[in-house]
Amino acid sequence: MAGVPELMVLRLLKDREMYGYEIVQAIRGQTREVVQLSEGVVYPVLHGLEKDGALKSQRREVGGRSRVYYSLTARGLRRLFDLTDSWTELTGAIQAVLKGASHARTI
Amino acid sequence: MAGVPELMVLRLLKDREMYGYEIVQAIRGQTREVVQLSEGVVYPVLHGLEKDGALKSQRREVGGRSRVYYSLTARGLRRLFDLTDSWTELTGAIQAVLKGASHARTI
DNA sequence: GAATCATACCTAGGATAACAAGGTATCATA
DNA sequence: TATGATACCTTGTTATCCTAGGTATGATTC
Repeated sequence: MAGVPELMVLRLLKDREMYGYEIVQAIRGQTREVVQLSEGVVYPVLHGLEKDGALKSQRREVGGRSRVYYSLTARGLRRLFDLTDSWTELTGAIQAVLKGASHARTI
Repeated sequence: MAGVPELMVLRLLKDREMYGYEIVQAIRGQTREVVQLSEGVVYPVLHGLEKDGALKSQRREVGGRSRVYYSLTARGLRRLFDLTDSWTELTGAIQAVLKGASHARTI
């Protein structure tokens, strides 16, 4: 039932490379504050994904700021697809229960 | 991000009273095996909800089997509404990110 | 020029939900 | 008679997530 932070991070990085702090703000903004993943959640996720070869990072200096930019690897893209599928299947299944038992068996 | 088992249990009990083992099977069936909550998950949830006054239980003998039937209280119904709202809001927010950044700010 | 806020990185530690794995007992079936 | 299905339960572990803290720079405000 877990893995949502990882899924969101991967999805954001699919469009363009981003740095950690930026990702935290983007999630806040795009969900209208509904999802507020702290840095304490996002950074470990980024480190874990990079360790697994799903991301690659590059430190860059921008306006006197040191940023670590992350981008998706092929493996990361694959992982994004897998997680998205799982998520869709899971929420669909839960939704079926929430709507009511009538849709139970089409067999 | 947690509380899905609780939500599903409450939703099933909204329609009719059920016993624990039955709930485990119902979740398996209605989600077509996608969600397979074990008894080790469902029973503690039932006990917790009853302790909080969201459920009331009644032990009954049926065909030589001892079953504990649970039904929703007013408080449990309230809790179901709240959890459903949270779940809808959360999945909607995540979906917005998964679909892409274009829907970010309508302001 | 001092203090505060925003930016930008990081980690250690704790809470807790979810699960696996076990245990008991009865009834039906093979 | 042995296995599987029914029906209840708890203990202990794990993984995830979050809180809370720490550092440092630049911008803004007072």
